[in-house]
Amino acid sequence: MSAKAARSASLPDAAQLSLSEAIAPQVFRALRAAIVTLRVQPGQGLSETDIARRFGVSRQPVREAFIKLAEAGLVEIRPQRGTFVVPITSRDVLNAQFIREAIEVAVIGELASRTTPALIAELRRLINEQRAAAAGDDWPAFLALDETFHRTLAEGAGRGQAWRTLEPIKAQMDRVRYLSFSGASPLPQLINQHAAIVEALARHKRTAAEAAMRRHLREILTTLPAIMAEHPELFEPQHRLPATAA
Amino acid sequence: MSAKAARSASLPDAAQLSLSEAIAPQVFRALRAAIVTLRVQPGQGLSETDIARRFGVSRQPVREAFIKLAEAGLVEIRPQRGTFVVPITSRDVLNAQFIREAIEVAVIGELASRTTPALIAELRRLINEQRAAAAGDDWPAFLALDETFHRTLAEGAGRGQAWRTLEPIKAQMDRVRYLSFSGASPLPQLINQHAAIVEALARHKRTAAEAAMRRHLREILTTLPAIMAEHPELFEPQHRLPATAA
DNA sequence: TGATCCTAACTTGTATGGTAGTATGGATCA
DNA sequence: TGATCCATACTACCATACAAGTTAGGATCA
Repeated sequence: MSAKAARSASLPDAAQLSLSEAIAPQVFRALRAAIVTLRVQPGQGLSETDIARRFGVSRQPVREAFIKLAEAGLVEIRPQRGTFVVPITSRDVLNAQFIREAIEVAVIGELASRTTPALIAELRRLINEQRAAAAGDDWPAFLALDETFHRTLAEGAGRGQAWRTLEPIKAQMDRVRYLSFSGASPLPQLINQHAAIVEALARHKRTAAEAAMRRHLREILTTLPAIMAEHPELFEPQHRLPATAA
Repeated sequence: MSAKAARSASLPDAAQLSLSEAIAPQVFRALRAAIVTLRVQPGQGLSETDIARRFGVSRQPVREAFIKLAEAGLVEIRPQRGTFVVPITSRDVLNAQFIREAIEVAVIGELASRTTPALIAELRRLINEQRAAAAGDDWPAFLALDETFHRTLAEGAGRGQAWRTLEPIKAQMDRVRYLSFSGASPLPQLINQHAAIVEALARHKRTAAEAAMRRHLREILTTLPAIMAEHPELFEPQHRLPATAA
């Protein structure tokens, strides 16, 4: 397979861009979404010129979007060679999971002693919406509600900024999460875990809340091997080369 | 004070750039170092044209460096207005401290059960070097050794990548740390805290190691008020405006 | 037939010109 | 004297052109 052939796969973009906002961040978000939802797959090449043509803009804003994607660890820019979507590696996923668990468990620990009835009500409302989404097998909606649930926890603890810091790290896990919903989706189990967290919070049981959050966030560790076996072409065979890790 | 006057303060750069590496990352590192060491102070404006002239390069790589600085939270790009070094805020420092504590405590927890004699020896060696630096009042050297100490802990736990993830977040604290050494430097205390961590690790006392690390990383919380009182001009008066937070 | 070299078509990186928007300072008018 | 308006000099942003490097493939020669 030539490099040319590896490039021009389906990038269903050419979306209309808003003129009131700068172009570069719009391109960045569009590409990030395309990568996270695996519309562009690991190993695929992204050419500045090509993307610029599709969006009808110049290379410069596309280039800036590439740089931000590289910082998020979603693409690798090889100078004078090309820019490529990085494969999913268990190493990166495990690292992201470790960081997320450390931060979110700390958030829950703080929140247990300062939670309010209003917050509990809000969280329970979100869980009900999640059940509705699960009943309709609308898992994109569930993903959005899951995001809101965790963000609400962080903001309730006064750590909204920590959640924002976490977002780029989460991107590494998001591709795997997306895959995990393609097969049999264990939505009810995840929702029950959410409920367990909220119940522990409602009773101000700090240790129990921390344990429930930890269990919840470690779910991906159990599903990861099966996903790797199911989609080996999306993962790096062993581990990424340390020399080219930039 | 006019905007023009606020800009052209001392930027002791114009350093020679390597030709074997891309320009943009070099400019980024130079500017980041200048900001973290407060050679360029909060509120100061950075002009693409001005910086490009000083380095003898074009505006484009400078612009890319600005974007990366903005992602690190060190500057704020206001479209069509200018790029400004953001003031230090207790909010950002506290957020960075929270995240760092969550991650490093988790790292120490893992390390306590898997530490090796070789690692303990390495850590003790680093502490001895730190004592030597403290004896000579060489606190820039101490800062480098401190960095190495924490990174060694993370790598010992097999979480080197988590440490790299942490680095951009740490930048927010680094300016405060730099200030804390300008006055009376409590180097011996910090070194004793390092020693306490290593001793707990050597005895595989997980809870004690976690507590020692927590105590160590919370040091900045106690020194922060004094530093804010000493350098009020470097801090945002109350809190940053939420509207302009991009 | 086979290996080698060279050319051409890519890639990212840098430089420069031009545009739209903002802020500042002076001129104008009350 | 004072406030308002406008021209000018900035700013970041985008488009385009050029440069340096890499890769692939075909032509050439043994």
